[in-house]
Amino acid sequence: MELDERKKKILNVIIQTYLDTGEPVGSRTISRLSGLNLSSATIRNEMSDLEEMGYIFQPHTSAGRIPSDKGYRFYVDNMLQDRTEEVTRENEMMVEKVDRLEQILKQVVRMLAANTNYASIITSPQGRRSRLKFIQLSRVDKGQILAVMMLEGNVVKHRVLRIDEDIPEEDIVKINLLFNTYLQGLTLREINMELVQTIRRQADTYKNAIGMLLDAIVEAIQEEDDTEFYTSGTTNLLKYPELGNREQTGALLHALEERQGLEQLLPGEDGEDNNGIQVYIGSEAPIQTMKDCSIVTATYELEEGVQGTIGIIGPKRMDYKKVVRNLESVMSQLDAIFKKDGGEPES
Amino acid sequence: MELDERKKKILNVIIQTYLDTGEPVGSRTISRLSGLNLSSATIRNEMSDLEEMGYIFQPHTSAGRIPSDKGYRFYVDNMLQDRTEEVTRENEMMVEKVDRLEQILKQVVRMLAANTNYASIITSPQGRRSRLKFIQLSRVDKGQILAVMMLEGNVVKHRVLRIDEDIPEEDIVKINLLFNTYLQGLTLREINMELVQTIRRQADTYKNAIGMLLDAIVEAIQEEDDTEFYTSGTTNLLKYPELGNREQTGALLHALEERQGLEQLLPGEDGEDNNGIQVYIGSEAPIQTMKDCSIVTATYELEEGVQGTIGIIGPKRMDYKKVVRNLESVMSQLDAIFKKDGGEPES
DNA sequence: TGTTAGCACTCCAAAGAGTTGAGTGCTAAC
DNA sequence: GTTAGCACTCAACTCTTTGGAGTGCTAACA
Repeated sequence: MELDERKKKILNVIIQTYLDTGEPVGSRTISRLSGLNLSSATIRNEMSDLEEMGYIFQPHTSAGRIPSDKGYRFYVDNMLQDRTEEVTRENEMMVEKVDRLEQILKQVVRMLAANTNYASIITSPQGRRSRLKFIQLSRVDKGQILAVMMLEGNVVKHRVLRIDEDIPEEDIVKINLLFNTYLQGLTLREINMELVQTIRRQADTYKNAIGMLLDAIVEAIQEEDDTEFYTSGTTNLLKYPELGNREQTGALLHALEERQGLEQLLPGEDGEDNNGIQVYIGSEAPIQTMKDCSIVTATYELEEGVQGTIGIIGPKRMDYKKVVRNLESVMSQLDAIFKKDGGEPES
Repeated sequence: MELDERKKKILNVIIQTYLDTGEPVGSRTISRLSGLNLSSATIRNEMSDLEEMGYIFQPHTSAGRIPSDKGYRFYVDNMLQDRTEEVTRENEMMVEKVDRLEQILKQVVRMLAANTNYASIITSPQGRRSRLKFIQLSRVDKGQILAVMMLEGNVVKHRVLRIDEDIPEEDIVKINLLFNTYLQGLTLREINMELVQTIRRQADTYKNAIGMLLDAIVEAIQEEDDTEFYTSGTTNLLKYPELGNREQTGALLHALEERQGLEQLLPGEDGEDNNGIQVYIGSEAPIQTMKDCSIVTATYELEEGVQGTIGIIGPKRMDYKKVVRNLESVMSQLDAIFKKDGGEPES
């Protein structure tokens, strides 16, 4: 069957109305709202067709219609297409310029949650190929050394190490120089066993301590690949009864709180979509517990190749337009902070 | 009226049974469970007395009795008294020894939540009087300087600074030396305007850059006084319907998620209780949204004067014994990590 | 004097019956 | 192709009933 203009129009009205009210939509309502001047009976016939095509369904006989996942999908795809028409940005948010990445992310995620009334989530950027800019060792106390590593993207890591022997100041400087000579500009992958052996051979003393230091450095760089998740407004989801009873919603919130399976939301290799915006509707969601939700994710870029993900999680009848608008606004602001101003990312 | 032995016994049975079931307790139930061999009628008389004394109440006529806040208070005080008798520690938890304070705290809070099935919260330790151990400046790029500060308690802070002029390596070393000479061993409060002026006068060049660096340092130390809250298992609270409907519980979870008013839980000056364990029951809670909950807090000490707070939030009918046991276990483990082993606290 | 049995009473919760209203599908007429 | 009309369905609400758990009170008992 063909999805002609009139059917599209009716489907749109059904979805919009349902987004507003959260109640099944009946034929009379549409007859009144659609502006098509059709009687409810005609609408009923069309709805019957739409149901057969799988765009809408009845929760039970003698109830109005509700959009199916396929219906939402139609709506969202349509919307993303002529999104450019949307120019009004009544809702300009402001990210204060603070210089700590963590602070910015926390601020953004709260703002998104507050603005949309849905759950909001953001990941720290994932480097994947952080190169070591330099290492700085300092003697703290007897047998304690502070190792500060700066990675590309101005990410700073540090470790306090305890070693058995006490290395005097001047030897630490030597070791520091040795490390920088060999390790500068390398990625984690390039710092392999072989290289570590070479360095240890170079050193005439403190072989043991040097081994520990190298381990710590590798570990610190490795950690940079761990994705941190920040969430906010998860309790907003409690406002939507259609997400299930207390128990189900609880399980959902629990997953969000304990970050269970959230890595599934990170973009795969498949890549491009609408400006990096990806919409998962109901069962399309990569996470089982969220099969009654919709998830909208976007990708922000901190610098070339270093990117993170922002997501909004809400009921299927979420206000997709608003969500997309918010995400775009946030992305442009993050861009402004990182690219132009050149902020100070930091772990 | 006197709270004689028999009344105490009955009150205890009422509370224990209510903790188990969450249902109002009737006279017949007690007559069967108490082991006192009294008829329900006698129990009724006693209960009537207990109600008059304010230890229990009826949610409505012809319902069983529920402990009042005063009743819980009696129970908890009693329990804390002969707590030493409790030796069985069937539930030995293990905190893996990791060397980053943040990781440890997150691990602890999750473990507590998982073990108790209540919401669990932990704060980072509050220094309040961090002294500067040393400062290490490094040149990153043209016009960019990395400042690493180590505070007492091995807390490390860092800032990447952008300055207008490019300071060559050897001058940075000089400035570094200057800073350490003047600032080492001082607390935030001792680094005042006067001192900053003195330092700037000492420097013949780069007055501007030095000013910025000093600002950053002060700010970084200041930040150390910010208390960070980690929570876990907040969704457990959804399991207890007596905490109110969806909306109320939602507000509670929201407060926990956004850390609203949690600083109220930090211990005041009043100080000592049972081994640092403090129990708030219902309306005793310092936070309005938690007036239907009970909160048990404990204080852990990282080193002399540097301490944080652990809290468990649950329904009034929480298993106080178990909660206290868990808190004690965690505290002793934290002690073991920090004091004996000498871990590596870090911001 | 403390304890107990018995009884009338209260109240909640669950189950059932009846009513209402929104909505549908189908058919026949326009 | 569109519409009016009708019979039918079903959730939601209200009202009533019923059963059970629990209480307070009183009178009898040890």
